[in-house]
Amino acid sequence: MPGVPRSDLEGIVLGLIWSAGRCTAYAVRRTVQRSLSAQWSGSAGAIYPAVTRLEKRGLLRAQKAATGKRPSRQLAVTPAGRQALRTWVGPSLSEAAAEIPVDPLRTRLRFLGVVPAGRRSAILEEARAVLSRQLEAVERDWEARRDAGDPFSEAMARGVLLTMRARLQWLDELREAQQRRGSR
Amino acid sequence: MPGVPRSDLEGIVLGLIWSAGRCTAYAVRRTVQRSLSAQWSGSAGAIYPAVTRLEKRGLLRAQKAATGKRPSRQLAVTPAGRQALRTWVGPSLSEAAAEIPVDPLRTRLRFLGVVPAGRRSAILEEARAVLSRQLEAVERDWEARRDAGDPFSEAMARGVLLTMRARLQWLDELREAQQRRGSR
DNA sequence: CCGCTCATGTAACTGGTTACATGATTTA
DNA sequence: TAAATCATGTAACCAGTTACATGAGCGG
Repeated sequence: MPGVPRSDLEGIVLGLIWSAGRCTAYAVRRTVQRSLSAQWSGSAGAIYPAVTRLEKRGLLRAQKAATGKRPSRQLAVTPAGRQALRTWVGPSLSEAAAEIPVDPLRTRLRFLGVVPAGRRSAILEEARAVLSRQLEAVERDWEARRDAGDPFSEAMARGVLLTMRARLQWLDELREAQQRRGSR
Repeated sequence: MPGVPRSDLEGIVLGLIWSAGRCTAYAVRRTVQRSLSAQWSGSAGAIYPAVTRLEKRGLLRAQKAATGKRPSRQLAVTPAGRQALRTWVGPSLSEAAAEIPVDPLRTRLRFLGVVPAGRRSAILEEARAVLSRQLEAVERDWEARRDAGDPFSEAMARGVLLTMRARLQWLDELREAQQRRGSR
């Protein structure tokens, strides 16, 4: 009954508009699209319906602010929306902390046994290379956000960095174990 | 055109049946339900349709093996299914490695700024406590799998463990930064 | 004037979710 | 015999996906 984001995307949309003060749905879309994390495509078919839902529940309010001839719907978070955002990040945070985040890499490696033993090392090797390249991008992203000022945005990027490092370390362990097994 | 799992859940179903040799859809469901990772509910409404799809595409085959009076559909992976599984874990693994895994905790903390400054420390504190408790369960799970023998199952549990440790470390960093900010 | 970006949407589809339903078998 | 578990499914719903459509404004 109380207005609460019903999906993480809704929470993100609400959060991004809150931290921008106000902006268009298109701006939200761009941010989601540009974020390194590939979870959400940031497609129009996801963002606009989400905005509509949030408006209908009174968590967002739009004001037509025509810049010149062109109409634009500037979105802002209502007081109820701010409250909803607070209960989304606050109380549900512990639940989120207990969850084991999904990792498609881990999911696939669970069944590496189906691949002929001779090819496993090469596969792990390539995954490691790709991951370590991505890690560099993540590092740069973190540094950029650190310099940008927003401590929570920086914190998020830092979290991504630590996660990616842990994954890389894990892949290294696996590669080593695989090589040991191969040489026996 | 080639038979490939169309979602990670399909891949998991195929993989679990492959590693079991053969089993019922119900057994798959139980395994998914019992897994620590809460990504998929393992609901009947997800598993049975997935099995049906995989059967239709020739990746799974069922043989009625009635035990006593009760009919049971024993599922097995076909050669095409094994091939599909291989291309799912193999070539797509590098793509998966580049992805930044989603983390609902990280997603929420991105907007911690909306919470009154005075409450942030307490929230982080509680999340840390919950996470560290979960970490113990993950540790036990890893040890159990290590003793069980399947090296890939162990590897997956190990990946979970490293990820959770990284998250805990991250939360500790955040708590420290938050306290520094609070005491200034 | 052509193409790019800004900006807002809709439509068809899909793969999940919860909840419900049913019946056999096992266990307390 | 009552309750739990095994086992298989269906139905309604929902929040994403891709792809399509439209139009204004702007830089080359």
